[in-house]
Amino acid sequence: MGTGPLMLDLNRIRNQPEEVARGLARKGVPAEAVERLVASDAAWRKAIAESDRLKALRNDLSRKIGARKKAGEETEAAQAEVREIGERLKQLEQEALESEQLLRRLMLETPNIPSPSVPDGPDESCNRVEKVWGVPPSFSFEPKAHDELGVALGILDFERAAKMSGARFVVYVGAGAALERALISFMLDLHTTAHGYTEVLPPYLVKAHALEGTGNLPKFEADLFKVDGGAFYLIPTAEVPVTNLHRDEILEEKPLPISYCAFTPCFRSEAGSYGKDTKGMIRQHQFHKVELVKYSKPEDSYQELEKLTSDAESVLEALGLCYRRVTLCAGDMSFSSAKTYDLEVWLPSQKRFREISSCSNFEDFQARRANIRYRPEGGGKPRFVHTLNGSGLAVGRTVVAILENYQQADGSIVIPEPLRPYMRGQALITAR
RNA sequence: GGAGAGAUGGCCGAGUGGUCGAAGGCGCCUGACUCGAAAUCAGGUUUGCCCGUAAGGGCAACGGGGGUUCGAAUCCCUCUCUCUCCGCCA
Repeated sequence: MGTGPLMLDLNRIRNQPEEVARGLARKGVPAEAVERLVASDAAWRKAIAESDRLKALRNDLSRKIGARKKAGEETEAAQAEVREIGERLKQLEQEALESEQLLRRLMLETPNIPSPSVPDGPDESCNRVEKVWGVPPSFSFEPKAHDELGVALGILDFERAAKMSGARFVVYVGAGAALERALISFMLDLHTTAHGYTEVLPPYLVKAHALEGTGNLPKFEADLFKVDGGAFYLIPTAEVPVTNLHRDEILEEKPLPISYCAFTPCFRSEAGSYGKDTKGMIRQHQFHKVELVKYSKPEDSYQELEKLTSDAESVLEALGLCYRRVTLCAGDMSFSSAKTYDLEVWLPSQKRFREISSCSNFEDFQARRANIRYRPEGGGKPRFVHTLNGSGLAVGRTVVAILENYQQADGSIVIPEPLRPYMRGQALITAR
């Protein structure tokens, strides 16, 4: 077990346990859990203090033995004494280690505290709609679902995907594959040029500690695909490698905020989602995403969340897709998040909005877990950065939205103007 | 997959059992000198944790873990990572 910084700010838990408990209660954490944290912290501090004291004694005696040996004096008695101290120390260190491990385990399983600006509530029914952009398209016919359209056009093939990989996979064919690729390039170009993000292309396989840094482990192992007996995990999102890019680093203040965008495939086992979205491309084991990640100074992070969210929104706007922005309530937020905006795109076949992007401020939660700090200009102690990320956007779901929103009576699909340069000028997808 | 080499502070690089958290150099910061700068000189320059209102005190860290010892950067075991060569491969 490392001696590095822990997840939530321990000092905050020590000094304001009631306030922490109130915040965590909003995420459904029982008060007893916070009490356990406080108790195990006290036990750990007691053990560490006693063992440090004994170590100081041992160091002192050993030093004296060295000096006496040099002087040619007898040291047997002193050596025996230190041996004895060593024995006692072994026990004490064991105690200290055990209480630290307990504390660490509790801390790793404790979620982030919601920001005060986040509404109360246990589930999505309490999410707050912030705005709606655009209007749902009107059709003179009954709009079809994306999978029906895609199969009819010959650009999506679920049956053949199942032959090799089973359920929750798809094969893109022809214009379908080209559309996916066009969207990736379009999004990356938009974010790198108009919004100032630096493109990175990270590994898709990561070690467990990287997932611990972002908060996916230890609690959500079942959502992940394990490779090579657990030596690696397939990334569930680019958030994992890109947030861990600066793990264990002390950054300069000047370049903050640092903004990255990354295109990667994402792999999710979707355990526990049996029966949900079984048709179509909404929920797949493998999908593509362009992710936005920021490292920010603490005092700027909420302003950066607004920017990041509107950067993601600008993709939807450029594509002319009607969407709304929703603030997730405390109980509906992810484990690591302090505040999350979901962007939901209109899907005509379902006659409702569906998530296409999730933009979060993690404050210093991930930074503590991954040990990412910056040094304030002009010196001073390193401080934890705030990390943020958001989808900009989930590519597969964007294809879904385009197919459904741009469908014509004959089943063809109009390609949104900004994508055409990325598809050799093609403006319409028709049956092959 | 086979054979070998290595991992020390922001960087380079010493150190093979006893005030070594670690020489020296570079870089950086402060002061002196200067009209200013350069050069030069002097001083400073890791991080985490515990105790303390503070001043301050203590513990830990030389890739990770374990062992030997009164005492480990130094000896032993093990894991990870990096590099070189061979094979294979996009």
